[in-house]
Amino acid sequence: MASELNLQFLEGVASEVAPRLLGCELERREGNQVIRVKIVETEAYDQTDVASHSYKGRTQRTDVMFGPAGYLYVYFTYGMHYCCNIVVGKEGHGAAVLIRAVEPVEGSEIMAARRGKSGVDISNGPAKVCQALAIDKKLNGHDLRSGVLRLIPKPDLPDEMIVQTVRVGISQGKDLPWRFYIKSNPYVSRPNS
DNA sequence: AGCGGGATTTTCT
DNA sequence: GAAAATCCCGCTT
Repeated sequence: MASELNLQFLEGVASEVAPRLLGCELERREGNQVIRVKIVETEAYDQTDVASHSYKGRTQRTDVMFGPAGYLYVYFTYGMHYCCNIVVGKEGHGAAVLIRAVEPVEGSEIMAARRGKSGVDISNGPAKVCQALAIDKKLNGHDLRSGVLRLIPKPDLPDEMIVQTVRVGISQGKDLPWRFYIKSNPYVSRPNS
């Protein structure tokens, strides 16, 4: 019950929710295995933003983005990668926050085995995060309050620990400073930008 | 350390 | 038919 109330902050606008997700944790359960990670890098996407999948309106692909906050939006890209977002904002408004990088807290050996990599390469990029946490299309629309993947809210980080900059890998909307990451965290995908 | 290209398929024009 | 919210490998400095 309390866990439903404390995801309330997700209903704000994407560019304000994105920095508040830094430091929050995700817990992934598969059978008796538990993986827990800390979110260290995010990007905001909103329907008023030309770079967002929701910009062109509600389609079959973006339907979850227009639903209520607290659900997972998973999309497939570049013919081989999944990326995951946390849906934010009010129902009917298409917005989400892309999880670009996470730091392993528990179960890092499971993540490393699934990635075939070690160190920061386990999860320092959006598609790497999905592979490490075994997130694919089946989890699109998943409720993050329960089940095999949960969002665990944490107190806001102090401003001086947060770096704000422009987003990565887009060709339009480049100037919006809607990328946020934890300062000096080794898992950030591109520290020098 | 940095650049360039290939992989591979969903989605919308 | 082309672009895509990316990653990895191999080649060159």
